[in-house]
Amino acid sequence: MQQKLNLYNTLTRKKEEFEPLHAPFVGMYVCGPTVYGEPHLGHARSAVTFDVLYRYLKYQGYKVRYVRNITDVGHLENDADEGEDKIQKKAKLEHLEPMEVVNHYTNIYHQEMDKLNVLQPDIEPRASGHIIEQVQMIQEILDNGFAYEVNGSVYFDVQAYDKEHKYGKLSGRVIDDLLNNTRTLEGQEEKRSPLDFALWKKASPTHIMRWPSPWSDGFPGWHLECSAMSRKYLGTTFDIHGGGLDLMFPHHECEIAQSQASCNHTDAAKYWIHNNMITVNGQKMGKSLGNFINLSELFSGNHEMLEQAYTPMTIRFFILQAHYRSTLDFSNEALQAARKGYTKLMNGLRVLKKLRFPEEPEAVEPDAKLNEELQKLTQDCFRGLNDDLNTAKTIASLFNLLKKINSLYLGQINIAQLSRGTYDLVRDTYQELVLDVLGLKEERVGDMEEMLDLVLTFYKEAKEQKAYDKVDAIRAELKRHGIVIKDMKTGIDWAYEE
RNA sequence: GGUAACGUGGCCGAGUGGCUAGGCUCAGCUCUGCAAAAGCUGCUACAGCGGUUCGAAUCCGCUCGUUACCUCCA
Repeated sequence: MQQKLNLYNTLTRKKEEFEPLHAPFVGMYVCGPTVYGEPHLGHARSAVTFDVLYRYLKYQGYKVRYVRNITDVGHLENDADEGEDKIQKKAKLEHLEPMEVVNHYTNIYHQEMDKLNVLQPDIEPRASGHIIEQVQMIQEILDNGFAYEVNGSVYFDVQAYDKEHKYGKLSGRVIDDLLNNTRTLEGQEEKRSPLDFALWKKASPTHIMRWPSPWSDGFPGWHLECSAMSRKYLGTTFDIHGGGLDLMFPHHECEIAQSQASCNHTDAAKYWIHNNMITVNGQKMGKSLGNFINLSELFSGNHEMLEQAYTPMTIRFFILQAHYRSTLDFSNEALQAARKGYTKLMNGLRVLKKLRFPEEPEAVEPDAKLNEELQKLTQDCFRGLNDDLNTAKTIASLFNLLKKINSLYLGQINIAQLSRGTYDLVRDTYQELVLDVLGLKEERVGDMEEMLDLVLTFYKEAKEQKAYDKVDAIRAELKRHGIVIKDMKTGIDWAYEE
């Protein structure tokens, strides 16, 4: 195999070689959605990014346990006393049971992820199903002296924690700076310090989602669920923790603190990976700005910012064409370019299916230089992935490989000049990286391929008879369905229109 | 205010101290009944100003500009 996988670790601010704690097993936890609204382009980016990481780790032979949670409780609008649970708020708004809201949006999330060809995680725990674990963890933190109870609510004592361990190591925050710059929010009297965050909140009489605990009938704080669930399924220390860059502080910082405060395990995860945001006109796409585009709107084209509909694979390709740690700017132009690029890659897949290495070796000298060049191109593809999952680089390398594949197909390069080994390497690399690792798939004809081949035989006949009216008619009709005919020296074939 | 990041050709987007990123767009050529597809060629950039260096878009400093986090957010 090529060089090893390197990942940028937010914790150390460096690219590090990936070395699992207990190879061949890999534990990976990624923060999933809070299911109180429709998934948007931002959710897609996070999901696709970690989907590729998951796929690539499996491709390399690791036995991965991928855990991605569903936040269905305890995610407050703010930390104030009357802070309202997002789910509950939405439920009130729509006159539904909170669990109806949760189920509704969870289902949509799953459907959209399927469309994007995002593999399901191995475990998808819900916060509401892990109250016992969370209560237990709070008790541990209390016992260790890093939390305090006030009126039935329990808060994490950041300053007490900071004395023994360092708070802010992930995000690079310094506690004094935080104290000087914290905005004053309403209803924070209970907390000893504005930096403290809720582990358990006592429910107000009108609060629907509530569970019993030693302190009060209430509900857990948002940061706690990830700590409790990752620990339950992956252990106190695991390999990879992922999520959006916007979760780095305070969410992930708090997770690290909770983990340390409860079971004295440093950092919770060895590698902390963060994907960057999607922007619109250079501005972050987010709820608060109201400039987000839902996936369903993207797929239907039903949004004022959209000039047309875009297919799920176009979106996936669009995301993959940028490195996950840079911001990615949304625009119709960029998506249309992505559409064409994606189609080109898919056509390459089809070409490979039809290419055959000659069984009877021809009397042609193998071209050592050509063989070497092709082998280097395949290595480039992996080099990109190994370099902090640089899918943009990998895709560029795949396009380079594709040029050669097309030349082989058109007979511009004689296939007999390749060794069998090189040929297999080229074919396998292209197919496996596109389909298995990048997770792209054909979206259009599917099982209509045989039909199309039949049409092509008619086309060929008409052409031989020089019945150009018929030829043009067939071409026009196929074009209506997004299929173009390729007349090549070596034969006739079809391809997706780009 | 604090802390980070970024500023690449018409657009999107990689990148390493010296060796072609790639995609899209545009123009031309080859092929072709005409096309298309594919291949080839061209348009050749690194915010500005200094510095380090034989050599910097790539390292350092300053300036300008943009963004993110510091409150919920993927």
